[in-house]
Amino acid sequence: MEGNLRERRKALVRQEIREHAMRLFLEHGYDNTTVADVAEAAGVSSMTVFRHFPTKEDLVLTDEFDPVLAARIKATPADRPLIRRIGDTLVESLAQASLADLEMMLARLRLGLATPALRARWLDNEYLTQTVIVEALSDGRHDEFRLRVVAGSCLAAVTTALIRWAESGGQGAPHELVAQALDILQEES
Amino acid sequence: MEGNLRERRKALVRQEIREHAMRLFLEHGYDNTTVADVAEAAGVSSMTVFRHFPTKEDLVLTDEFDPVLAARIKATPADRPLIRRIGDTLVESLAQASLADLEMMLARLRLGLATPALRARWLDNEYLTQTVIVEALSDGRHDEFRLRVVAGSCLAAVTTALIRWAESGGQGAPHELVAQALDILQEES
DNA sequence: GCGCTTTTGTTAGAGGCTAACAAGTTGTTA
DNA sequence: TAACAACTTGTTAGCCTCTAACAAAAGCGC
Repeated sequence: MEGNLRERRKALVRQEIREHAMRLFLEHGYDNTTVADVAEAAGVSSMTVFRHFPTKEDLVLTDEFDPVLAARIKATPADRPLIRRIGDTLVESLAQASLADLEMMLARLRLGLATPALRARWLDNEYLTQTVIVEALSDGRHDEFRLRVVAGSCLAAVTTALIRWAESGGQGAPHELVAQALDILQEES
Repeated sequence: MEGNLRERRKALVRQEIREHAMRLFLEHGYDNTTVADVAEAAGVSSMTVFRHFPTKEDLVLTDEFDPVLAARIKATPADRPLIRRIGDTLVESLAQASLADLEMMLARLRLGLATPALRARWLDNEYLTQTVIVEALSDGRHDEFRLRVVAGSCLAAVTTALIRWAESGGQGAPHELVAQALDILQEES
């Protein structure tokens, strides 16, 4: 509710566009829905859609969770094992997520699993998340290469769990599956 | 050298197109080179390029290593730890790779690191490789979820090592970096 | 040589995305 | 309140990736 009228209107338009986009994508499929369709449904022009979301994929995948995740990881005790600092934070964040957040995540996963273009962008976002995690853990105590390897592996395990969660209908608590995946990673290696 | 004249010519055209594509991409950048440019350099029409390579990204990323990798993993002793069956196979394959193969891999990595679209597709290919590895290891002895987690984590570690290799100029033997990443994965968890 | 298949070129077009300009709206200052 | 600046939007034109449909050319088996 903060900001001037201009900013509030902008945020509102943005939200409106994304909601119509997600609805249309889920109803008719991502590839069968054009940006022009989304624009028309949201009552704006195609250009306006692209001004708010640089690419069509961003209509589905944009989120602002990375900074939050980075802060939480940074706040963990520095003497704990890396895999725990990363893994536990992810599990806890998932456990605390609201129902609306989980539904959004499930919708994204469903779309991502159904359309290769989205899946690729999803994985690329994960790559960027890896970088964010590495930066959050960089304190001179650990080699950067080590940080990258651990962060990448953890994220891979988490993603595998989330995909499994989505494939089995999104029932149950995803953070339990994620915790299970991280356990496997630890005991296996 | 086998096959009809038709098949040989087809393979030749395909190779010609890809070589010109890689050359132009490395010279002028991926985004600054259109498929029409590649077609003209190779002496064919744009349509022909798309018939040989479904997307522009495939000009860079297409390879046929997955089946080979799957066969090699399948041939490893079934009583070894999963992480070893996967990791050692990857390290050995890299160690045996020809200089030409390594150069091609380095060129791909360079382009992939420079252009987001390629990086996304690269990561998506990795996801497919994960599936291939899981299938190769499926023998009823292991839970499929476990296989996915381990395969995904190993590939993440390997990719991290290859990126590091490319970022540091492609000097030295990549398989040593990969082995190092896998060691980190094991000792860390 | 003669059908048959495969490969190629051409054309037309859809759809994602960008640049440039004009028009309308909001914020600010006199 | 009037005027000027900053921002957002729509419109238009166009580039580029990629697909479909049809016709022409080249290799294949008889």
